[in-house]
Amino acid sequence: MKLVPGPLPPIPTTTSGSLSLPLPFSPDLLWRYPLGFPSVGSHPSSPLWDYKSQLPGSLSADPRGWSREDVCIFLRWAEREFDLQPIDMEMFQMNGKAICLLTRTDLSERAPGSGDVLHNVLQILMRDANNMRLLPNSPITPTSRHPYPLSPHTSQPPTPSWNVMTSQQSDYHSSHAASLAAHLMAQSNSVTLSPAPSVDSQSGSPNHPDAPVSFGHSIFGANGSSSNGSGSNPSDSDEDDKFTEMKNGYLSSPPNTPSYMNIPQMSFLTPRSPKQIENVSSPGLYKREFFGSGDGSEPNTNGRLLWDFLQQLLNDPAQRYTSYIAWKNRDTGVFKIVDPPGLAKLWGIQKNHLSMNYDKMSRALRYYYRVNILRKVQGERHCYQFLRNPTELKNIKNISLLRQQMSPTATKPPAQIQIIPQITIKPEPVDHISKEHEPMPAPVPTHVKLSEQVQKQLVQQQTQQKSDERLRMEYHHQEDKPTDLSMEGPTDLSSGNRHVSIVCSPDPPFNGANH
DNA sequence: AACCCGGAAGGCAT
DNA sequence: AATGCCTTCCGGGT
Repeated sequence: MKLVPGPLPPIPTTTSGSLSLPLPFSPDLLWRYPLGFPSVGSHPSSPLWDYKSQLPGSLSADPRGWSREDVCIFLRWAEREFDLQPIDMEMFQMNGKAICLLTRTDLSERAPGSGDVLHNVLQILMRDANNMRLLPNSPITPTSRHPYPLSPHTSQPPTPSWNVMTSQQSDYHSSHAASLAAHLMAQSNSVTLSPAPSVDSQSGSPNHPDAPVSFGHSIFGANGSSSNGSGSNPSDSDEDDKFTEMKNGYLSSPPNTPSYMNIPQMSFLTPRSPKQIENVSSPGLYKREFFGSGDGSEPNTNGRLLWDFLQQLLNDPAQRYTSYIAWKNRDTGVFKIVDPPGLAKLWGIQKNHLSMNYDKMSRALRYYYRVNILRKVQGERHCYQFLRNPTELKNIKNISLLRQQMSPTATKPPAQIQIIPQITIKPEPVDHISKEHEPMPAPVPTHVKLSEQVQKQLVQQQTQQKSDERLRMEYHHQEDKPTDLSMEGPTDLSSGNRHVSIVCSPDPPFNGANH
C-alpha cells in the first residue's frame, strides 16, 4: 500500500476572500489508506511522487484514452503498487473511458476492497490530464518538480497546545506525509472533508442516477456548476466567478499534487448526493479502528459538522487557512474568523450550499452556544472560543450516548460554568497564533519608570494573560461537561447569559506577576 | 453598515 | 418516522 507523499500545498497568497486554495488535507486518507502510510524512504530523493511517473510506460497519462488492455495493465499495476487484493479482470472488461465513469461504489463492487483506491487513483490521473490540457500556463504548472513554495510556516511548524497534536509534530521535517498521518492518527476518529464512508452497500447499484455524468474537469459541470443538478443554485454575479475560480483552483493542482490533497479535494467538492456518499468501507482494506472507537458505531462526521470543519481548518498542519480562520490562542480554544465571507464560502462548498454566507454560518455557530461547543468572545468581532478540546469534541459525535448520560437534572452544567462571563480578549494580530507559545513577557520591575505607553501595554498584556488563563481554566473545565447537541433542554447558556458581564466563577489563580 | 443574537420553519442525511 | 444538524429567513439589539 502506497500513499503519495508530497509537499504541502501553497500557503494561500491571495487576499482574503479569494478561494483558490484547496481545502485541508483530510483524515479521510487514513480511512482510505489505513494500512500504513508510505515510508518516506521509499522515495528519498524527493517527497514528490508522481503517479504518472510510476505508471507502466505503455499507459497514456489520461486514463480515458486507455484501451481495454490498458485498463488491465493499469489494474495489474495498481494491484502491485497498492498491495490491493487480487482484482478480477473479468469485472473490468472495459476501456478507459468506461472505467473512469465508474463510481467509487461501482469500483468497489467490481474490485472489493480496492475500489476506493482505484477510484482515487483514477481521479488523480484524470485531474492531472485535465490540468495538462486546461491549464498549461498555470503558475503552478506541472513542469516544475517543486511547484509549491513551502511556506515559512511549514519550515517552522507550529507547536500545538493540544496534547493530541504534539507528538506528531516532531516528525514534521522528516516527512510531511508521516506528519500528516501522525496528525490524523492523533486526531483519532477525527473528521475529513469528504463524505463519510457509508456502509450502505445497497447503494452501489450499477446505475447511479445521481452520479456525475463524468469526472475530471467536468465534475462541476462545464460552467462550474454542480454537475448533478442537485446542489443549490449558485448565485449569479461575481460570486459565480469566485466559485469558478476556486474550482479551477482545485482542478489546477499539478500532477505532482500529492494525493492527500487530490483525494480530499475531489471528494470535497463532489456534489453531495446520497449516491455519491459512497461505500468506501471495503471491509478487507479499511479499518474503522483508525477512527478511534473501532466498533463502527461511532458516526464519522468527516467534516460535515461545522465545528469539525473549523477544527480542520484551524489545525491544518501547513497553516494554509490562516487567512480564513486562525487560532488566537489555541490553548484556550479561541479563534478568529479572519475572513468571514471566505470562510462561509468554504463551508458552503463543503456542504454544497453555495449560497452560504457568514450570516448563515454564524447562525450555525450560535447553535453551538447552547450545547457548549462554542461561545462568543465578547467584544471582539469574529472571535469565538471552543469550549471543548478536540478530543472531547470527537466524542460528542456520539450524541445519543451522551444524551443518555444526561439526566434531566444533569443538563445544567456546574454553577460556576453556568454563568459565563463576558470575556474580552484584547485585540491582537492574528499572527499571534504563530507565537502563541512564546513565553509571556517578563514582568517589568516596579522600580523601572515606565512610560505611559509601556504601562498601557503592560496592562494589556496582563489583561490578556488574565483572560487567557481564565479561558484556559474554563476551557479545560468544560471537558467534564456533558454535551447535548439537541436543541431542547435547559442547556442554553448563551441565551440567558448574553449580557452577564461579571465573572461569577472563582477566578483561577493567576501568575504572581499579574498582580 | 456590519456584526451579533436567537426564534421559527424547513431541508437533508442518517 | 424520528432525530440531528444545520440552512434560511427574520426582527431586533449593539
